[in-house]
Amino acid sequence: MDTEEAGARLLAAAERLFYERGIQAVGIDEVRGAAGVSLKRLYQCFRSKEDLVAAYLRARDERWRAELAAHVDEGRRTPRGRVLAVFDWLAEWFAGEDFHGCAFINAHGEMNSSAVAEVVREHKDAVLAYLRELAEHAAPKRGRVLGDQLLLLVDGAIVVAGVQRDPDAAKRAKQVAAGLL
Amino acid sequence: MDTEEAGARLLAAAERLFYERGIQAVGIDEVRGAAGVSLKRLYQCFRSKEDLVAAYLRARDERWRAELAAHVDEGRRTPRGRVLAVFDWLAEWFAGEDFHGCAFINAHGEMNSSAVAEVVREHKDAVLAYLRELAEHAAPKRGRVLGDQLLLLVDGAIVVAGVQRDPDAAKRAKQVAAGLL
DNA sequence: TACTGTAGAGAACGTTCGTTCTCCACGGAA
DNA sequence: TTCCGTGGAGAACGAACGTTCTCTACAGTA
Repeated sequence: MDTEEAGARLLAAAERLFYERGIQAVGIDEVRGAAGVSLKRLYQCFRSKEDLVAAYLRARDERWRAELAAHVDEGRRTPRGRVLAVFDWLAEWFAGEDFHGCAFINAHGEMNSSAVAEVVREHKDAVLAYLRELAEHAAPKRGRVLGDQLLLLVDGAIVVAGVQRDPDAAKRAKQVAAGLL
Repeated sequence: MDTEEAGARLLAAAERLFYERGIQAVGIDEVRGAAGVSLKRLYQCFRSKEDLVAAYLRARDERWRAELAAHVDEGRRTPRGRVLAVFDWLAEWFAGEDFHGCAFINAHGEMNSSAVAEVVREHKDAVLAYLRELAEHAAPKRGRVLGDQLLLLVDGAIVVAGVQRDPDAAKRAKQVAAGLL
């Protein structure tokens, strides 16, 4: 196994373990074991655990937004329908067995690292940009403001679903979003 | 110093330190030191750190909701004005020097403890009940649903303000809430 | 075959931290 | 005064864990 594949396997293991059980709760040795990679290799791929966590979050950011975008792009939707599809996708996510809240908010609360906080902010910024883009098409004159409001609803729904174990939060957020449009 | 006062001082120190710097980042010995209480006493007041954290969150829950309610009760407001006052209070909170996001969401992400998760859920339930009550007076026919929607906005605003350092989130949430009313 | 560099396994190290234990001082009761 | 219980200070313990080090095996090369 070369360094590149080791890095990929480490990231895959980290993404699963960190999201499922939390970052502090998962030792670096467990990630190493799950990936089937030696400790030496791990430290060749990532300088430290903090590094691995930042990489994990960046990878998750990409996957998360890609999946969201894929769902929004499904079928033939109106601009308004594309905005609302965001909340349908959230509903599916919340209902899944493996939903454990927002990986980024969790990581932000868990780690005391400015590097991690930076990645978290980047993720939220990217989501905001995407929501503004969707909003721009649905309501050209107030796309920016609408996008900002949608982000509130998305984050609110994720938190409520995560903390209170209430998957219906997505449905309610969708109703509010529909009212905004 | 008797046990009761020691407990109060420990709670006060814990509330400040845990919220400011995070739970994991603050050792039990630092809380002890800040409170001016011996380690023996601390373990007489609280069986473990987890116990102390749960007590801290319960204390914060009461203070937080009391301050919110006090602000809502200020002056002579219409039922609608009382709902919107919630977001004014959030705006003040976000703008403060000592704002570090939602203590409960942070704790939820940080601790892997069902006891803590329970307290967090209780807090959110209490906030939800309060919002429903406010909504009930502003729009009797749909108080329950409106309360649920307000919670999304409140939590969304807290997260956005905390992660993206954007105190204006409260203003935007207020606009959405005004539209709902 | 002899040599060299790299990889894997895991022992070892150092630190942090929650929790418990020890020792000593002191205050009140007999 | 003597005894006893309680409290304070902090040493000690044990576990967890991130990181580094050591030792051995082996693949490639001359």
